[in-house]
Amino acid sequence: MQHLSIFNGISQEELSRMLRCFHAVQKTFRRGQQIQTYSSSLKKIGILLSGKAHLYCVDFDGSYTLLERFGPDDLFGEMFSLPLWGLEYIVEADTDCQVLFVLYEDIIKRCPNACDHHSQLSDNLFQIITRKSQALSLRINLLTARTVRQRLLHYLTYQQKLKGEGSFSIDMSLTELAEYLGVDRSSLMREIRVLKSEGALASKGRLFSLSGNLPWQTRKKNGGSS
Amino acid sequence: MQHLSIFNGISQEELSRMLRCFHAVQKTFRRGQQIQTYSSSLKKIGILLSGKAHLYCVDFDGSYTLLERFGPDDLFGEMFSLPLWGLEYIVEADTDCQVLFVLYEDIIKRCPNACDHHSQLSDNLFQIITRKSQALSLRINLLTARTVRQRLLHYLTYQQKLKGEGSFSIDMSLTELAEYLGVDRSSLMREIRVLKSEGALASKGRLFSLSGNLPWQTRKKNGGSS
DNA sequence: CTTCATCTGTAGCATTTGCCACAGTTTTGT
DNA sequence: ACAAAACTGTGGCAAATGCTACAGATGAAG
Repeated sequence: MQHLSIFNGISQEELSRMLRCFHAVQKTFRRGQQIQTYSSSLKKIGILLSGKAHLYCVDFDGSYTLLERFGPDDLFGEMFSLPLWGLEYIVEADTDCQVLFVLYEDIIKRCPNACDHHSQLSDNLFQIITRKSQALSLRINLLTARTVRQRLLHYLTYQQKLKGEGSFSIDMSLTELAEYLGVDRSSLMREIRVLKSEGALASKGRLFSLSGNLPWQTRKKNGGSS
Repeated sequence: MQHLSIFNGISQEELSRMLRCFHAVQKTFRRGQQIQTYSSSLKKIGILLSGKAHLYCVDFDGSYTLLERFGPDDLFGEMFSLPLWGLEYIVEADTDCQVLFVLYEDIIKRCPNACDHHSQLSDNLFQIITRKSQALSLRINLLTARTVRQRLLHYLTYQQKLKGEGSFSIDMSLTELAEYLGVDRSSLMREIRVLKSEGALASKGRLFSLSGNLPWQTRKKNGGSS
């Protein structure tokens, strides 16, 4: 458990003492169970120890929107989503998973006991929320692109940079990717098909490989003669 | 200056001592000037004391995308955007503005001097980045809506909840709103026009007022008779 | 091995959207 | 007061997108 980034730099021994010190509660959830609904509890932070989960909200019209996906080391809680907004927020387990609950105050405030690693803990916490913020910015950058083509190309180029040269395979299923990019799945498939036909990329399933210069613009086909 | 949320709970006197302690630098910028480009400096945090600014990035294809807007009390720096990604990030002043620069380490780490308000400071910092994260989530929630109509209605409904009953006027110009919603400006105007013709809302300029039940769906006009 | 569920891939069509281009209005700056 | 810039508002048109439906592929569970 001490490998978690929020507990970085804190020994196992120290950790167990601290966990007791700030009333940490560990629970196990089954696939499909609701882990947390954002309504009552104020500053409760959930730390996903193992498994996968996701946060979605029930919209005005009853439809639900996927907001975030969580893997090991991820944090969630009303602090990280919006406090206002009359919607219902629900964290649900995608697989069986273990969750640790703590209160923000207990982490950030110094405790009466001699646990002097609290400052290390708040540093870790800050780093994590910072990374989350970066991830959100990244997605926004993708979503503000107007066309499916641009969003896809943005995403793939970024993955390319991450995974190094040559072909690479993406983490999510194409269905998930479509949702992540905020486009219809079939539209995404269509765009992939078109890009392939243009020779801009090669792909099979989740495996992609990009060619040199990518055709970001399709519209504006003003290249007509005369 | 002590009214800023990052300096909440810290007296003016204490503050000036701390500012010296962690090498804070205050600068003034003119409208249109570049405040910071994200490239070299690692953990530098900018605190906007007065004025307005915005963060944008230069994309692969040379186009620029607006990422965030900043007002008083807002923080910016490479920590809050993405570190990777070969793009250029630039913070630019919209109006004349004053900025305070500090280093993350100097805030989060305890200093040799007797400044014991550092924990208060890190708490404030955490609250701020948390609010920023919430704002990003909110925008993502808007951007994942598929149609212009849904995005606009989402946004307006949210504003309605914020500003209370009756008519309300939005903070940005319609041009800015279009960019915020990630849609073409004329498309936004068109949708407003259509919604007005449907009686779903009334508006003049930035002033809106919504009617009872809103028509989220346009497509799927299976309501035809016979 | 078989069954069931999820995912990948394709296609047609109506709708929506982006992209101009232009005119009137408001705001800003000098 | 005047000029310049930014903003609001409208229209047409081609292109992009979402929606629906279906079929094969893949993978998980019994």
